[in-house]
Amino acid sequence: MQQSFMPEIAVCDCESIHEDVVAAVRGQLPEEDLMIDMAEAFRIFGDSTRVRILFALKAHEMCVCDISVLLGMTKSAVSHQLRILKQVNLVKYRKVGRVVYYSLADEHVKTIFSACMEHVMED
Amino acid sequence: MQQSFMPEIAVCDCESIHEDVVAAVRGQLPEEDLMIDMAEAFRIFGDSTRVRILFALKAHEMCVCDISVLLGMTKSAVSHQLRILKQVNLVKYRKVGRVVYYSLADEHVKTIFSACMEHVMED
DNA sequence: TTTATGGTTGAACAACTGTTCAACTGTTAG
DNA sequence: CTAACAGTTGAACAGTTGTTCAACCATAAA
Repeated sequence: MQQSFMPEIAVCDCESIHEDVVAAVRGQLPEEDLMIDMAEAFRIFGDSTRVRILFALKAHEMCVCDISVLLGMTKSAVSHQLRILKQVNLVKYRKVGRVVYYSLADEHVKTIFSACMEHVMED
Repeated sequence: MQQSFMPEIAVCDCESIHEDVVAAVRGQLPEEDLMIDMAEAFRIFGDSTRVRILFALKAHEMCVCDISVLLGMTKSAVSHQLRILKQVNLVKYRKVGRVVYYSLADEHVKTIFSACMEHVMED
């Protein structure tokens, strides 16, 4: 969701110094909604608990209890994060009796993780 | 950064149901620090203001004033975000008189944005 | 020197976020 | 049925975050 107390009208406190550049760049910017969606997607990955859960599920399908033990967290904390990952379709689940098995929903995660890992490694 | 009131000892509230799976996955997980660094990197991209600034700089080098006008934000707000992007080496700058020109520091941003854009597009 | 302006900075504030806790649901075992 | 347990959920709380505001620094123009 982001900070949602943005001003209704976009206001800045100066005149543009290079109007030509601003006009040109304005023409090249992606749709506002796309940039917001991208930020939203990145935000999901911007928490180490969620990253750890995703790496775990990348290795193997697991139930909440197992993830809980693996990461040393309560089932509740894990469940809350799984709900977020489920909402954005990054993980899926199947129920077997009282046990719920979670797994990655698609291959995107792996692609994005690889691209990011290179970036992190370089610094 | 992150939430820093984590418990000293990792505690969970159950026994593992599939010990073999947990053991196997534990062996495949990346270093804890790597996962934290990855989350940290994603966190930077997880804000639409920063994403918009990066897209703008991807198109052309710009001064704070121009970005300010382009995005309809105060110079202060832009400057604060540029400081964050500077700290993690995503943008660099050069001064000409009182004007500070910002630009992307490397090609990583473009790679990561491309990978993410595909993901966002699909939904 | 004085004034104006591009840009930075730190404090303050409201909104947001992740974990904890307790209560709860649903399924299995006795 | 009852007890146990995997998992979920919502409220509460402390910590974090982004924008605003005011003060400030540095350079350029007058």
